[in-house]
This record gives sequence, C-alpha cells and structure tokens, in this order.
Amino acid sequence: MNQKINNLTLKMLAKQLGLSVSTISKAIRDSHEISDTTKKRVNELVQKLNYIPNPYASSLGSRNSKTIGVVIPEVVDSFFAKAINGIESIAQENGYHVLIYLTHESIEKEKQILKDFESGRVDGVLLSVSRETCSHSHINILMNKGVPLVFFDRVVDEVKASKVVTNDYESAYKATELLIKNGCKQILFLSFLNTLAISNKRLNGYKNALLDNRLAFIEKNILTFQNDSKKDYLLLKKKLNLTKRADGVIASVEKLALPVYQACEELRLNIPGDVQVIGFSNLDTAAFLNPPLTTITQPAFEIGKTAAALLVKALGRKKIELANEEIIIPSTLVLRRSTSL
Amino acid sequence: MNQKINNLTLKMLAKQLGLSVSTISKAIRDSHEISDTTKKRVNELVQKLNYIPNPYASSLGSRNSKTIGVVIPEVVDSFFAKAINGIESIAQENGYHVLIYLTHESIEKEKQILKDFESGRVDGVLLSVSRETCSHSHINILMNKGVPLVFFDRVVDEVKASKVVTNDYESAYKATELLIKNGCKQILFLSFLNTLAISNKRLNGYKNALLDNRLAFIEKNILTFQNDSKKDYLLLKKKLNLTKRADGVIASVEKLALPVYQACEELRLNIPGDVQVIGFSNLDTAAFLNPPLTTITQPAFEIGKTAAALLVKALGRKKIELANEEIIIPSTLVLRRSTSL
DNA sequence: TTGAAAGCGCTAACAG
DNA sequence: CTGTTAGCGCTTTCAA
Repeated sequence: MNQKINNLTLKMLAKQLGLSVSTISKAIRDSHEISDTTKKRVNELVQKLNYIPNPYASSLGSRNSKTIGVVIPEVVDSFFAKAINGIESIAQENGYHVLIYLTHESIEKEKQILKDFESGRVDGVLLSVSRETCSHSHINILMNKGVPLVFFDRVVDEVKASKVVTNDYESAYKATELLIKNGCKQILFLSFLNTLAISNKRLNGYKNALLDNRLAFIEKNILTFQNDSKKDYLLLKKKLNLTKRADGVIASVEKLALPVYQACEELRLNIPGDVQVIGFSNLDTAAFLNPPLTTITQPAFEIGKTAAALLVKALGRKKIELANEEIIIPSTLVLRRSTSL
Repeated sequence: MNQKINNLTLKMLAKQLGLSVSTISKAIRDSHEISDTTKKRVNELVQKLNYIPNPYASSLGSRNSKTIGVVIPEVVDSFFAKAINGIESIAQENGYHVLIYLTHESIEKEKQILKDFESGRVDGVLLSVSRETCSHSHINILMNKGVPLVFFDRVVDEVKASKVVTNDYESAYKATELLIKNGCKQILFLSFLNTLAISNKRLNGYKNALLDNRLAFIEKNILTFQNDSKKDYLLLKKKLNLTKRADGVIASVEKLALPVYQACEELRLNIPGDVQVIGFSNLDTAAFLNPPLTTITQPAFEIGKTAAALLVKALGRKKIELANEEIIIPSTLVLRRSTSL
C-alpha cells in the first residue's frame, strides 16, 4: 500500500560482494564467526550504500523487537514527564525504542493496551497503573505470557514483579509531622478517588503521624476528589471556611495543590498564616508560587531511569528473569513558605 | 533468545477450522472476499483462543507498521506534554502506535533518529525540531525516501512539508504592544540561542511592535540564553538593575519566565510595579505564580492533535500525499497580574 | 468464495 | 570462517 522506496536488502548486498546473505547478516551484527576482512568489506559497502536493516524483519527472525512499552496515566504531569526522561535516557543508551501509551486513568484502556502487548510488540513493559486499577488479572496474564514487566511509582502490591517506588509512607508521615510541629490542629488530606497502593501508603503516613502526635484522625478530613468535579472543590472551600477551620492541607497529588491555593485566594485566607500547605509535587514552579509551595518531591527521573535499567538489564540476559525486587528511592521534603517557619 | 510462550499463529487457526491460512488472514481483516459464515466461524475461534496477530509479521508483509514516530526536543515542557496528549488521542483513535524520541535539543540526535526512520520503522513522522537544527538535509532525505512527515510548532521554513503552527509573530507583537501600552520603555526579549524560525517570528513581532510604536529597537535588549548558563542569568539581573533599568520582559520561551521572577525577587523588584512580565507558556501554574503570570498560551493539545490528524489521514490514503499546507492555530493572550492593569 | 504458492527481509541452526 | 537451508507469521497475487 505504501509506495516505499525500494530499500536495500541483505540479499542485494550479498550479491554485490559475492557473499551469502547470512554472512552479511552476521558481519553487520559483528559476529565473532566472521573474519575481520570481510567485516570490513561489508561495513564499507553498508556505509557507502547507506544500508539500514528492516527492524520488523529482524524482529520476526530474532523474536525480539528492541522496543519497550511505557504505560502511564498521563504525560501532562511533571512526575511522569520526568520519569519518561529517565526511561528514555536508558532506552537510548541501550538501543531500545520507546512506545508510549496513556491510559488517562482508565482501567479499560490499560487492559486494552496490555492485551495488545501479548502480540510481542514490545520486549518488555514499564507500567504505572491507572487510578481505576483495582483488579490486576490483566497484568498477571501479560506476565504469564512471558512478557517482562517492571512497575514504577504506581505499583500493585498484589502482583509479584520488580518495582521501583519512593517512600510514600514516610514522606506523608514527615509532611504531616511538619504541619503538626508547626501548630496545625486540623489537617486535611486531599487525594483522588482510587484504590492505589501509593495513595494508601500516603494516607497511612498521614494517619499514623496524627496518632503518634495525639491528634485525632478524623475521617471527614480526608477529601477524596472525583475527576475535576466542582463539588469537591466546593467541599474543600467549605472545610477551609468553617468556624473550626482546617489550618493545614496535604495535597497528596500534584494536581490538587492548585485548588488549595485557589480556594485560599477566594476566601482571602493567608498561606501560611491561616492555612499551611504541603504538596506532593515535582512542579518546577513550586518555588515561585504565591507563596512558594513546600513539597514532597519525588525522584521522578531516577525512578524512571532505574525502572528502565532494571528492565533493560533483564532483557539483555539469555534467560530473562526479574528478581521481583522492590527498589525504594526516597523523596525529599523541600521546605518553602507555604508552611510557616 | 526470548522464551516467548508459543503464540498462536494463523496456521494453527487454519488447521483447527480446516481452512487455509490466507482465508483466515482475510477473514480477520474483514475482507469482502470472505463469506459471512466463515468470517463468523473464524472470529469465534479468534475470540475463544484469544488470538492476537504478530504485528511485525504483518508489517513485513504489508509494508506498514501502524506506528508513527514523534520527535521532540523535550517532554518536560508543558507545551510538548500537551501536544503529545493531542497526538496520542488521534493515534489511539486510529489504531496507531506512538514511538517517542527526545532530541534534548541536539541536532546530532535528531539526525540519528530520522536516519533510523529510513528503516521503515514508522509509517510517518511528527517532528518539532531541536534548537540546534539549522541545516535540514536530514529531514529532506527522510522525506525523499517516501516517509511522510508533518512539522508541528518548531518547523523549518525551508523544508516543504505540512506544518501545524501557531501565530508566533502576531502573538509576540501583541505581547509587546501590551507592555508598551502599559508604559514600558525598555523591554527585554529573552530567548535561547538558536536559529529556529519560530524564534525569529517572535523576535520580529517584538521588533515591529517597538518600531510601530516609535520605540527604539535595541539589539542589547535581546538576551540570548545558552543552556542553563549562570552567566546569562547574571546578565539578565544586571539589565534589571541598571539605572536605566528594563521595565518590561518578554520571555519568548516557557523556561525563561522563572529566571525573571527569580531575578526580581533577588533584586526586590516588584512585578508589575517595577517590571512587567509576559511569558510564552502553557504552565498550568501560571495563574498561581507570584504574581500571576500574563501568558501567551499556545493551543498545544490542538496543535498536536491537528498534526497527528493530518498525518494519519494521509497514511490512510492509497497514494500517500500531504498537501504541504500550513495550518495556523492562534495562541491566546491571557492577562494576569504580572502586567499592570 | 477459497486456497496454493511465493514472498516480505532477516535470523538461526547446521554443514562444510 | 562461510554458506545452505529453513523458517519467523503474515500478506498477497493468482488460480481454482
């Protein structure tokens, strides 16, 4: 269907050099079975004619595609964007190609994508699950088909696999503790509706920090946002406007920090005077918000890079095997003016 | 090398149904040559056995891969992240897969990537060139090989191809005019070192707005940043600290808005009282910066989406042809408090 | 409407 | 060290 220009093939090279196709093939891949002289002859012709092998033919023969599939919820999110950067750096370095798929937080899309991967389209998968992902059979099915998979950031605890994460529990604990030390009595915890392990860990960190500091854990101080619902925003505003008003907020998701700022602005509440705020975020602009936002900053690039490295290393082995290890790369608490000094 | 699980093949299906491989193949692709009854039989078995075709074998046979290559400078940039979103939406909708490549602003990498595309790895390319891209033979070579390519945002004027851009000249003109109307006399224009057409257009908009308003165009008011150099930042600071200090700044690139804020903070200059600032930016946080940043906001999602749509439409045709049209989707000037009212 | 046969361009034993 | 022989799994004429 494509009017593709007659691309050079191994066969043509073979004819030109009076060698066999397989010799050329091996020479190009620098096989030890081939003499240096013929390698040189071959490479010269390859250069001269600008021969570029057909990757799909190679894949078919060798049963691997030199490509990895990256499945993430969003790309407009500084965490994921930076993680992709890390992934790409490793891929690039090792001659892998990167197929990107966005689930937009939909488990249906996630299933669809993983199912497609059963085709052998990718040699391995890097996955950060959607908020909707509660069941995980689709992940197991793929892995059982022999497709290596490494989770990063948003992992599923129940699935046995290699995982690269950050210390969500501790970070949330520290964040909460900071607010408490700073005198907050009513601390809101904002998150999106989901069953993500990562959310739970953050929530538990928050909860335990409260309890360890003899503060009540109040169910109603957990605000669970639906996607972009106005209602949730109004609830947040209400919480910040009661007589016994919330005086601290932890936005456990990057996107939820801004609504807090917005609400405070509309209510003419001072941050950090009236309300102190901490956000889980990789925003480069955090330092320039009004006021600068104290953040839990995840090592996004490193997480992506490490996950990719794990996968690529495994793919390089004769017998592919991931150790099912969990690598934890700690986040950093960056103090700024949204929490009082 | 891969211990891939014995994947189902057409041959196996054929045997089970007592049909030929080609019949199955056609049935699966819903060919009109196949009777409805056999189509049904085939599809039932396909469902039951969960048959998934090998994409690389298909590619080899059909000479197209159903994947597009997206080449961009960075992904940690809200413009590109949003553009990817647009691209992905179209790809997804049309059954295309998306390979992502980052040049990190290096023309060498860009060349390497485009050269790889000569292999037939992708059916078409979406390209936003690196800052270093001055020559463009690598792009022409690829196109001459018959690989369809659509530029988006950062185009190369000299190359004939379809392009999706925004109105950079007008936007910069409007931005400059706004500052002038607001009383600015010394307006800095910040950009990165490059020969990008897009930069030139913005610069010209700035220049002409000055001239049309009887203000001098001063070469030294153009600050050209190298990548992350401290020196440039210091120069910016100096410009903001002269007796005849700059009183307006246009950051013609998203990344350069923050240094301005930083410099003003360090110099204790008030925005917009002492200096008014406008940034070309898609930052969601713009509204929450201190003060909220007036921006030229590009239609990132639409640009990506439109470029992808153009490409995909062309790929769907028997005889692939792009009309070499240039589609312009206008940006929006969003007034916020970094420019006085 | 179906099927046989000939590839697509490359890899991979295995011989020589 | 090089070549021969089979495929990889699918698409595509072209006959039947």
